Amino acid sequence: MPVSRSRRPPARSNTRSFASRRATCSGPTSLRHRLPGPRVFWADEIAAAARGPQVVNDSKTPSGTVHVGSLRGPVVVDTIARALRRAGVPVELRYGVDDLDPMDAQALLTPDAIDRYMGVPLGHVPDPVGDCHASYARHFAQAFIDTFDGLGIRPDVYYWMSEIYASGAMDRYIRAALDAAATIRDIYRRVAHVDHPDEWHPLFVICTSCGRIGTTIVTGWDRASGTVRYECRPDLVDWARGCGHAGTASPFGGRAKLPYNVDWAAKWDLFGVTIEPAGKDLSTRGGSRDRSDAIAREVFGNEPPMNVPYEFLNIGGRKMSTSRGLGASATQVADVIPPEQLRTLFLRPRPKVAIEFDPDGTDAIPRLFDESDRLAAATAGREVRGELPADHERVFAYSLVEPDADIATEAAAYRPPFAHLALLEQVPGVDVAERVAAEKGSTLTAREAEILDERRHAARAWLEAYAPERARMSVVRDELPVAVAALDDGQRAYLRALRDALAEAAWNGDAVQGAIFATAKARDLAAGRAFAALYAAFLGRDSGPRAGWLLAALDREFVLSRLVEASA
RNA sequence: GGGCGCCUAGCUCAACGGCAGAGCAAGUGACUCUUAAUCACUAGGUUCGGGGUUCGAAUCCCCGGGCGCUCACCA
Repeated sequence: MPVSRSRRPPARSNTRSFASRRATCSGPTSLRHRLPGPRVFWADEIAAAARGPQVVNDSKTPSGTVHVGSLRGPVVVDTIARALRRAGVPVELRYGVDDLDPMDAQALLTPDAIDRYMGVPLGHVPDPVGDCHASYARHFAQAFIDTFDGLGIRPDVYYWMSEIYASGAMDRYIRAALDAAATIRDIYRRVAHVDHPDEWHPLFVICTSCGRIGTTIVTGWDRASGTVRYECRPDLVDWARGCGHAGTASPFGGRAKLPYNVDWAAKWDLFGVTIEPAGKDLSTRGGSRDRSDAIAREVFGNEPPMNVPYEFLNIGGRKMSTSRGLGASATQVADVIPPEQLRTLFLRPRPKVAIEFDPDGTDAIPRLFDESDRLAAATAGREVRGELPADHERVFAYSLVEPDADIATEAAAYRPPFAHLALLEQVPGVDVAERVAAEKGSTLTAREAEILDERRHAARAWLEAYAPERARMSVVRDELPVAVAALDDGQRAYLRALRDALAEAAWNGDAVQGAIFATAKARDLAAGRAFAALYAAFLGRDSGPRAGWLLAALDREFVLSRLVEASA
């Protein structure tokens, strides 16, 4: 009685299909020229191997806030779906919310709620924040759906497992799993070395007495009456306490849920899933994916979908963790890394390669922007220095938030260099928008103004939370910077002369900058030494932003008196 | 203990059987005007070690080392 249904041929074949590279040399010379070149972008490679319509699936338990690392899966899934669409393959992207999973983390519960709600399905726990959502699950699911949307990840279907179970769609799988209880126990033993007692059945009933699902064990199945015998045990798991109730119940129509691995295999069959990437925690041998594959084949008579195992995002060589503070949650990082750059970060490496990303006190974030800008420039046909990743224009296109955006227009948009912006943001009184337009050489388009705003916001957030000391600068106002002591006589004399020149100059960036150069020239001092003296006098360091505009942004009397002090 | 990934220039990585490369950092120089910008140039390597296959190996195979993540309860 396998619950099988006719399904499309799986997308698998060989994932390392190098069809394009093996193409015979009968094509145009330009193509032949590319043959030994770099491999195609990984998602396009998957798309090229696909045969027939595809159903791409992913799901998530809405147990709390999303952290950045967990965004890789959704980006991978979305990119595969986009690549398939581009290849002309009919595709449906489905995203499941596992809201019948039990509450198992108490971090977000108030102390008095812990007793009551640990082990209860997330969909039955009240919204911890207030009553803006129907449940805990709805609250956090909404948060990650919003996050996905901001990243341009828009599944065709979001489905809620509580609703799928309630609809009765899972009943036939529940029945099949209970019938095959012995087989499933054997699979757990054989594949994962997990030894469940013979009384164990692959099902969790929602206790009719206390409402918990994480504490129940089904100990018997009566096919004839379609009921199970279950117990809600106080000591079944150590993170929740069952009420001790024992009884008989119907497991259908949303009153019970299959264990994770069985549930997964059932979903594949129900939705006809052909591709489902899984993180390395699940993809390990003997892990969830292996168990679910075996259950799909041996219990539901169904070939599992193609897996695309993906690695995680490490921060400073370590897995990211909420307890490590800065930058853990997706929303925090989204402040500093706009969606397009975040997509680039996740897309560029092949899925199985771990991403090392350490934004704290490093230039990792400015460099991510630079890399993203190079991709845009190269896609726009501008010459860029250095090498580019394979199919760089695809990487750029898939990084765009809007799947339908005009690639050429996006690529051509002016993108102010991030590090430069971060500097401008720190110069008091500067009109950044005007400055950027001047550097571009023409008025910003609406889209460019949008990009600028996004980056200014990111730059300020970066300076506040991550930037290394050398990227920060501030005018030393209260006292003479110690760096002044290192100035030589020529530099001191220069500062003195500049004081006189500035006393009469117009007080704007151009005029001051002009005076700085003119005075250096007149005194035969190398420009570099002149600037170094200025930076020492005002910033206490040997370099800085454009000095003319920096000084013009300051109070004139302060500038003049500081120049006198520093030249003494 | 099992699995996966990684180890190439100071850092981050590319090259996936055909001359070891780029970005950033560093150094030198240019610039009366983006002086943390831009431009030119320079330097930097026993590709973790040892075997093997090959005309040819960073790349493929075997042995060893190191780092990281992950699984072995639940999801």
